[in-house]
Amino acid sequence: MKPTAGAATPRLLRRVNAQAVLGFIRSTDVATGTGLMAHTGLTRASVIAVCEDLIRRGWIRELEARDEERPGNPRKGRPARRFELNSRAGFVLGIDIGAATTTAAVADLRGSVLGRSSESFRAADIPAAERIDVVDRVCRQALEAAGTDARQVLAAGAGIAAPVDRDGNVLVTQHFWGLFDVGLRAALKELHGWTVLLENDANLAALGERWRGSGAGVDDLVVLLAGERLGAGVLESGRLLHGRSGAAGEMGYLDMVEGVGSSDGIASLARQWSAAGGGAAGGTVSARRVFADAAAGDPAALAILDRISERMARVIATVASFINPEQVVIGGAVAESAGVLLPGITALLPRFTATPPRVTVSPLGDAIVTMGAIRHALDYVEANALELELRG
Amino acid sequence: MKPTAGAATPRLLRRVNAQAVLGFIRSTDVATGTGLMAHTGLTRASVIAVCEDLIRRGWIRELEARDEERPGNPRKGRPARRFELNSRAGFVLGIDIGAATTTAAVADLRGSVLGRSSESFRAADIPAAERIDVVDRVCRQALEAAGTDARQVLAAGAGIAAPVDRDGNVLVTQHFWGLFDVGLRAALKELHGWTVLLENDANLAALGERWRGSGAGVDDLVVLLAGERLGAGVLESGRLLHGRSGAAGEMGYLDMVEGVGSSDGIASLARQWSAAGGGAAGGTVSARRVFADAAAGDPAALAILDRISERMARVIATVASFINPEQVVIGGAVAESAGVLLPGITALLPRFTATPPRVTVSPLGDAIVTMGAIRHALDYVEANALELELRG
DNA sequence: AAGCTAAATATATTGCCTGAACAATTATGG
DNA sequence: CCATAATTGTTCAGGCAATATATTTAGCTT
Repeated sequence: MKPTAGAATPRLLRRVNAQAVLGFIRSTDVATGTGLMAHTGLTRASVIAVCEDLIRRGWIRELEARDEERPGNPRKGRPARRFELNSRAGFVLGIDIGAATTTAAVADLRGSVLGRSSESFRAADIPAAERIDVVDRVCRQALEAAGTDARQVLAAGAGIAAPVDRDGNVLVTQHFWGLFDVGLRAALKELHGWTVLLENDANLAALGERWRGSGAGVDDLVVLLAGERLGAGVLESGRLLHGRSGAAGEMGYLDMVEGVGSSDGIASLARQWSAAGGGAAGGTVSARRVFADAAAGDPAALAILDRISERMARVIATVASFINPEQVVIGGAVAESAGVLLPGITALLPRFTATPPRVTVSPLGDAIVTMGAIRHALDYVEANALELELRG
Repeated sequence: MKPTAGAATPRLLRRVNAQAVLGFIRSTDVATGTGLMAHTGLTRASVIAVCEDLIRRGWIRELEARDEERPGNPRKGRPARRFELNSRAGFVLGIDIGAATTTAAVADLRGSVLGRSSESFRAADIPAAERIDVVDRVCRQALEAAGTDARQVLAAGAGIAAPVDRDGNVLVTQHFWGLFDVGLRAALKELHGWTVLLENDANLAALGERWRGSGAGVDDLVVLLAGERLGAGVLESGRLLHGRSGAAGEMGYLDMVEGVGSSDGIASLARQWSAAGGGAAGGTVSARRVFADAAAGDPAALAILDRISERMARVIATVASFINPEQVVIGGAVAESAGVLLPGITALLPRFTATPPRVTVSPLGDAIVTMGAIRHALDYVEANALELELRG
């Protein structure tokens, strides 16, 4: 019915093959023509042609110095040309826009984080324009710290604590973020020419966790991002779940669904446990106190931990019943202390679900969302590499 | 890391373009060269070349009789060649393997159902071999009713009431189906050369409902298949959710998760409501009586209906929180009577979730799984059309 | 019958991959 | 130290598939 994308012209072949070649080079430090032949199935002639293309476009680089070290097998024959990713051909931004603080991180095309910066908002209810100003400032600082500038940015991933649909839009009716998203993208586009990819923070956390967290390489992964609120980021078969309006994983109402009063739900417990809302610092102290008291044998503290464990187990079991992930990762402000709860949660799970997932705690700490935002931006850049223009 | 599929050779272009052309012809009754040009973006020359290719392979047919009727615009110019799908170039099977009964349906490439047959198992605990015999017999009968034969079958979709992973495998450890799946596929492959695509029945129901049910065209759709058990089939962004081991949507444990004793959960209520397990006939009678009594004002019956509505609403709300579908369809044995509950359920939903989906009842009745199985098989055939050999 | 128009065909050109022949460069073994 | 084997790089004809442009065809109009 719809006018299909575009006809498959001979150029498409080059695009596809170049993607394959570039993808392999990205994954392997240095690549030789022969290696590329083996992994892409292309002829040597084609591989070389593609590589020259990629060099011309700036995505890869040829290593001149045929290094003396040739470890392992002392190979005969003419030495191979060696290609590597030009990891500084461009950079991506990963932005975490929280309720109280915004953090930006800059990474190169390999994903190495080169600069970071953050700033707290003056108040919780500042207007959108001011919020955008802060985001812009934080990004510029991070870029400066990374030793690069706005013109080198190929894409920016940004996470907010609201439902974001597949196209990066926020339901205007739902949150005050609704006004924010369009403005943010427009502003950064106009100021710097950036493409901003907006996503839900828990979804980004899932991407980050699969990339460089405890869910490395797991394709069916759920991340519970517990902090000011409880949100889930869901990867199924390696793809993010959004649902109709981006609200997949939004379980703000779940306490009620679980038949528990809101004063007793996960969110409330977490809040009560890590002190009343707001900043992370104060909260951590309070959480630590509970854990310390529990360790000392305080019965009240132990009871709180038990209830938290059971609540967590129930939430995870519900996720397991609907999504059936291989692994569930607990991340966010709560993660730091959640390790102690793992044995209890794991032990409870089989009572609530037939398919208990592995449960772990995120090692990424505060960087979980920015990490995912970087990965999100890199995914975009990698998928569109041959359409993007490198400004060197 | 993995040896990538295959190099993109010029042939790929033809494959891609042929897919596009065939896809459009499939969707449009009769197509002209000009129409194909518009919708694929190809040149006329290419379109014609592709069409001749497809004719040679047997997938499409050229209409000779340039019919007198040329409605609407009495067009000038040379009359266009007209192509149509050769819908009888092959057939697909849709099989519903229930606990008590197996049903098979045969459809042509347009999805028109041409034959149907079903048979009940002698007993619930017959060995796998006998079960496979029944399936085979039912299929052959359906093919005969459709006026075709086993050699014309391009693929068979089959649904069972157990978790099936993305590759069509059943977890051996989990159900007695675990032994069944391999045997079934091997047997039908050997007997007839069929490719059998095994899937979870609720997943197939979702495909069927989106194809020809009340969820037509909805990409984020959940089907609750309520009968002997309660299972959910989830489509997100048009794709089936499986999870790690195919257990996505398996909420057998949900009554416990919901904090309700198993004697009071949805499954039990449904069972109690539609009489004790087993056949559909007896169950329906009992369900009807409850509804009749409720209509007559019987307070006990009304109370049951209220509890069912609330349970349903809670389940749907939980689905909504995690998956955020646009629509939830109630299907299976319960569907027939569920219409009365819809207003109540819909009214309750906003209390339990911030993103209440539209809720409807399936119009497909008993055919919901076979319909989905047909769609599943057609999806496979359409995706692999150019690799399949038509035996004419 | 002449003219118009949209569709089909014919021909030349281009992009991209393959395959085979040929050239280059190193390790190894006498 | 030189010949040989092994490995990689380079070049060029050949084929497939798409585009672009010009030419022909088939039906309708007047």
